[in-house]
Amino acid sequence: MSQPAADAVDTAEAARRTARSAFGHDDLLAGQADATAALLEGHDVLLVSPTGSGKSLVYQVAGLMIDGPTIVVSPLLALQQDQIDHIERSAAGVRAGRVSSAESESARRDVLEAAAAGDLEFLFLAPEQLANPDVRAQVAALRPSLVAVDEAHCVSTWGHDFRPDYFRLGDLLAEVGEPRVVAMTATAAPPVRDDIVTRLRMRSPLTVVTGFARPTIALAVERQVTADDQRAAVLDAAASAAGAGIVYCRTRPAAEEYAAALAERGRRAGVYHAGLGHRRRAEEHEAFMAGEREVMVATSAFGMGIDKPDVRWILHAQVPESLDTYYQEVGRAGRDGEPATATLFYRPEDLSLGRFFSAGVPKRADLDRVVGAAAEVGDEPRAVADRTGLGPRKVGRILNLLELARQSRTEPEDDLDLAAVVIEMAESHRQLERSRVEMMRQYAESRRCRSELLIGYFGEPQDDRCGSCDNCRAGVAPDPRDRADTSYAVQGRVRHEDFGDGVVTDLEDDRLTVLFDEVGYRTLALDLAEGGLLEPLD
DNA sequence: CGGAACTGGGATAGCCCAGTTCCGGTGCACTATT
Repeated sequence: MSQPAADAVDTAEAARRTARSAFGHDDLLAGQADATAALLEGHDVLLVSPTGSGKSLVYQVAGLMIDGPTIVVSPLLALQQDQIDHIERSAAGVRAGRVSSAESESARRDVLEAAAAGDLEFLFLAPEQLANPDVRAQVAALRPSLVAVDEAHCVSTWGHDFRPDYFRLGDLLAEVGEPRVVAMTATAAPPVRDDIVTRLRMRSPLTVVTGFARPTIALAVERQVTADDQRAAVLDAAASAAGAGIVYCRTRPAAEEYAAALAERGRRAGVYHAGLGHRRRAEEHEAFMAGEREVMVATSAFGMGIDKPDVRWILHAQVPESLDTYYQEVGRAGRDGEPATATLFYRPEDLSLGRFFSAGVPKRADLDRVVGAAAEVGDEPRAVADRTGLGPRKVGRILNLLELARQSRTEPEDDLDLAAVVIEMAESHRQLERSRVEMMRQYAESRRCRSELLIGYFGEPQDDRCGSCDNCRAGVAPDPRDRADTSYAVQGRVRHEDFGDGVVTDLEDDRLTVLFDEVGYRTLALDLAEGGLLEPLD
């Protein structure tokens, strides 16, 4: 930072005063203070910090201190409402509102008018609202000075095909006047962080990362051979575990089936997945929060915004598609700081579901149709979908890939084969996704300290074992301090003759894992790497 | 990619096995009915 240290101290102190006077918080934690001060000094900030650590306070304090309204981009309508209620409850005289499809036309107008009159400090929106040109123009007219992107990992994980407007968020924010950006997430491995910074076009970005370690959660993996045994083991564990818990399943039918089987065994089990109506989901959620249900059997739909402090155990009936997802789901246990357990029932065959869900590479014929239609009607996704007759999701995804391909092209007139570039990029993306599945496999099959491995995946090397995971308790986890010296360092750049450049993400006795820019995570034998296959760059 | 459910052929009464087909996660917004 170019500011003298004294100024930075003053800035942090001013932020503390605002936290106290406006929000009644006695103090800001170190990460909160650093992030807030950096924003006030003109940086864009990526804040990676666990749920419950008060990430929201950062944008709230900075938003109040920087003149002009603050836009908050948040993925779920329920999450938006919680935050709005929280702000209006905790900060007297500070108004927050939102624009979404859940409001009537007149309510939307009221909110935008209040914002235009300067009466509203925080305006909440989903990216899909910003994608609407009318809304975007009205938001731009407010001249927002700060935008907070909540659950920012969605920019990376949802942007490619599921919610295409997340992918365009950088463009959309540029069109509302390039406000300062604070992106917040509880989980982001280094490639996800890079993706967020790039996609949001953050300027002079500062990344603030605080504690990934969750020492009170005891991790364990139960290896399964047959699907029948797996089902029986999951049911036994979920039926006998004490306290509130969550069973994560990969499919909706599996969630329904486990919930029914647990109910038969006398457990008060709820079920939650996106196939249920909104009302039913809200009821199940509330019943679990209120303690009327001991067990929630759910797909990944049960996630963001779940902040029940006394969840004692998390059980994965099937392996998720990445350690990013796994960490996120596990992190819903033990928020009260009391001991909790997280057990993964692992059968290697289940990894195939992760490979299936990783987005496919678009067909050449579909690509050509989209390129042709976009040339005629422009690149608004809906217009192109109408023109081509292809589904809006597929079209959105292809348009996103085309945009990425244009950005990556070195020579502007090189129009020759954008489609080929798209296919190449989609393949590279798929490789990254599949390599993430492989990292999940490595975690599940490892004899190392689970916690050391998991935390290391997020770029935070640990020099000791947790002592509480299954491998530590069984005495099979090696001491990370006993590792032989090598010419590689975790986080060091390396070059491989086939895979290209990358960053070392993990070192073991006889092998190392590298995140390659082009092909994702790869694990290599250390002796081969040192034999000349892998060249350290710095 | 793998599992479940279905189809079809072969050999011969109700059945087995091999091959085929289909299905699978996350939510915004919008629209057309109740």
